[in-house]
Amino acid sequence: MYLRALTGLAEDGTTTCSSEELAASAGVNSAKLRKDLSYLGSYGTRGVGYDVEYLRYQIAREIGVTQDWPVVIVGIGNLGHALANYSGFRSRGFRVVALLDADPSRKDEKVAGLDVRSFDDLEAIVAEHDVSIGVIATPAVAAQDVADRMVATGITSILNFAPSVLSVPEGVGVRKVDLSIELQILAYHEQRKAVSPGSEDAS
Amino acid sequence: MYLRALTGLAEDGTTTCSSEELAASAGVNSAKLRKDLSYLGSYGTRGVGYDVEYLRYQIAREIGVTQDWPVVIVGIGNLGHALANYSGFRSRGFRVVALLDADPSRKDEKVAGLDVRSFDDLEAIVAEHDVSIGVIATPAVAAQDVADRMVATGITSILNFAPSVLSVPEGVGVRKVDLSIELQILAYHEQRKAVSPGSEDAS
DNA sequence: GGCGTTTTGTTCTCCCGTTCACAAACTCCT
DNA sequence: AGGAGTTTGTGAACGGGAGAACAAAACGCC
Repeated sequence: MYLRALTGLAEDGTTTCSSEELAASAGVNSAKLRKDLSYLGSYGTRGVGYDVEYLRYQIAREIGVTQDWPVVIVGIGNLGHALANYSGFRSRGFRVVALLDADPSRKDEKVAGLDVRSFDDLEAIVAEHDVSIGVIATPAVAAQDVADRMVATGITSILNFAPSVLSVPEGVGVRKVDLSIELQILAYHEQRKAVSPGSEDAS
Repeated sequence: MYLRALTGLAEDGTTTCSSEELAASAGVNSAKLRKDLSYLGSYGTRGVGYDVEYLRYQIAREIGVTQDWPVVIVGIGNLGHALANYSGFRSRGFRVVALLDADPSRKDEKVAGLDVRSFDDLEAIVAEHDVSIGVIATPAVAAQDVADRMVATGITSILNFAPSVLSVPEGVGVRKVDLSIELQILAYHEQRKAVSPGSEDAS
C-alpha cells in the first residue's frame, strides 16, 4: 500500500514527503508507517522526510516487485475472465501466462489474448514458464482438487477466490479472497446501524 | 465463514456437529470458534455439540442475511462485469438492482440481464430500491468521486475494488478488496522462500 | 440414581500489532 | 555558530485477538 501511495505521489510530481503525508495517502497512522518502514531500514531524513523515488525503489526491491512473476489462472468463469483481463496485475509485475479450465467446451475461447487451455496442461505450463503462483477462480467444489494438483506441479503460492477452505502442505502459501463475505460484513454493520443508530463503528 | 461451513455440513446431511468438526470445516481453531459463537449466545449443548440447522439459523439471523440487500455496482469494466454475473451474491442474500457506468458508450450493453445505466441515474435508483450498499469497480482515479456521490445519495456501506484509499464521513462503512495486493503478498513470501529456504511461514 | 465420558462456555495467559511519546538528528534562519 | 523548528526512529504502554486449560453441564451406561 505504501508503494502504491508513493507511486501516486511521484505521479503528482512530489519528490519529498513526510511520514504524515504518506500515511494520509495510504490511510494509516503515521507512527505505524514509520515503524513499518523502519523494518526495512532508515531511508528517511530527520527534519526532512522521505525521498519519494528512493523510498519507492527500496520498498519495491524489498517486496520483490522488481522481478516479473508468471501466474496461471484456473477456472475461466466470470471471475477468471475478469482476472485475466485485469490490467492491475500486469502493471504490478505479474504476467498471466496461461488460462486453464476443466470444461472442454471453453477450449475454443480466447480471453485477453490467451487461449483457454485444458487443465491437464498445467504440468507442462508450470514447467515451461517456471510458475510458482496460481490463482483459483473455480467453483468451491473444484477448488481443493485444483489446489492439490497445483501443489503437485510445484506451485508454492495460491490465491484462492473460491469460497472454500484449502488444505495445503506446509510451505505452500495461500491467500483467500471471498467477495460475498465482504458484502456480508457490510450488511451486518448496516443491519446494526438500523437496529441501534448512534453506535456506529467506522471500521 | 461459520455460516458457510454449516451450510456445507447441512448439505452433507449432518444434523449435529462438535466445535472441533465445525472449526475444521471453517479452517480455524476450535477454541476460537467456541468463543466467537459464545458472543451470539449459548446455542450448543455440552457433551453433544451444535445442532447444524439451529445454529445456522441463529448465525444467519445475527449477521442479517435473512433479509435481501439491494446492491448497486458502479464501473462495468472487466471486474464490474464479473461481479454483476457472480452467482455467489444472489445466493447469499444480495440482489444487484443496477449497473452504472460513466462511459455513455456502455449504455447499450446488457449485462447479467440488467441494462447498464448512466451514473447520473444513481439518485433515482437508490431512492427507488432503498439501496444502502454500493460496490465500486471503477479505475482508481474515479473511485473517490463515485464514493462521494454514493454517500450523498444515502448509501452508507461501500465495497471498494479500486486500488485507492477512500475518505468518507463517519458512519459510512467501507471495505476494500485489492486484488493485486494479494498477489504481491504471495510474491513477497515467494521471494523470501527463494532467498532463505527453510524459514517459510504458513500464513 | 450415580459415575465416567464428552463437549461446551469461559477464564487466563501469551503474543503481536498499533499508538503514544520522546530523544536524536537534520534544516533553516539569524 | 547557535537556537528554533521539524521530522524521523524507537522504546514503552495499550489493546485485543488467539490458544491453552479447565470448570460446568449434558448424555449414556450400569
